[in-house]
Amino acid sequence: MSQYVEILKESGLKATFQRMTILAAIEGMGHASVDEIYEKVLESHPTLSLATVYKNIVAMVERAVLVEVPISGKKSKYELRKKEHLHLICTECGSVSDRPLDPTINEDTRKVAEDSSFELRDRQVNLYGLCGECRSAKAS
Amino acid sequence: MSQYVEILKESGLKATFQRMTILAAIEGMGHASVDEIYEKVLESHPTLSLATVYKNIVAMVERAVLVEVPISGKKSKYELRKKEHLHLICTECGSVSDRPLDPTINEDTRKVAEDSSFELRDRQVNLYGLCGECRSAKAS
DNA sequence: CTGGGTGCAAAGTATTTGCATGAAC
DNA sequence: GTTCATGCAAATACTTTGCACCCAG
Repeated sequence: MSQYVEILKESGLKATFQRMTILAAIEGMGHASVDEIYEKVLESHPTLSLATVYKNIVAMVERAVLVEVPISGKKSKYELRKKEHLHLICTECGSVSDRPLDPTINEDTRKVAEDSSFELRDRQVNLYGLCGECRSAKAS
Repeated sequence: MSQYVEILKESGLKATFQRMTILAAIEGMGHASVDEIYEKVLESHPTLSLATVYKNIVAMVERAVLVEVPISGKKSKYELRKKEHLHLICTECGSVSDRPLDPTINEDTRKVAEDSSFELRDRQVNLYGLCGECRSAKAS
């Protein structure tokens, strides 16, 4: 929990109990939508309001404590900022999981951007399909 | 315009004037949000309702006539289904443009998916940054 | 203390739905 | 003619905002 205090202060945000609860919820789930975060957070802090969740997600995305992961056909999820990775997104159950991003992708995309005089700031690589569990479930 | 008739029929949708107007609007803009589509469509068909735009986007995404491009921090845009490509997304002006996707990315991601028993159905590679125009505008 | 943060309730947007009418096939 | 689509208005869902009170620094 205390690791969050640093992250927040470095980002110019006060380390409130609410924010730490939100960060813990997201870290616990890996990736979560506003609703999922809200539900989770209520378990340990039943008076935390939905408005506070929204305000803090906005504030923390602004300061790059959190990263938005927009998902085709679903609501965006949020994750803690971490080193570059790609997402495996299950279109069946909605689960998202991280995998390392091959460095050649960075090089390729860097070139593409350069050739287009595009100033590259960030990459999102998302793979959609069926996760192992949902595949097994379908097969049976 | 008549190309759309085929696309729609093959997808099991009636070829209404509204749908063709919507498809023409999207193709004209390349990528567009619901609002942008609605505005564009009103120019040539002022009685077309927003509800119809919504219903048709849902129907056409379901049948893969359209593809949703969810964008971090903004509303999703929609594009016609076309061969694989990546997106350069300008965080300043919101423009989206397509670039070819290096085949090595396909190979890399195929492997990642395979190693995770993930049944890969689709890829989205999005690069965020500043487009050439916005860079120039900032420099001046 | 003081400024930013929280919680509530209300407002503002965005999206979906039901249903009567109308158009495609 | 049937079936599916449209347009309207109403309902719902989602997100933001204003403001009085509160807490971290």
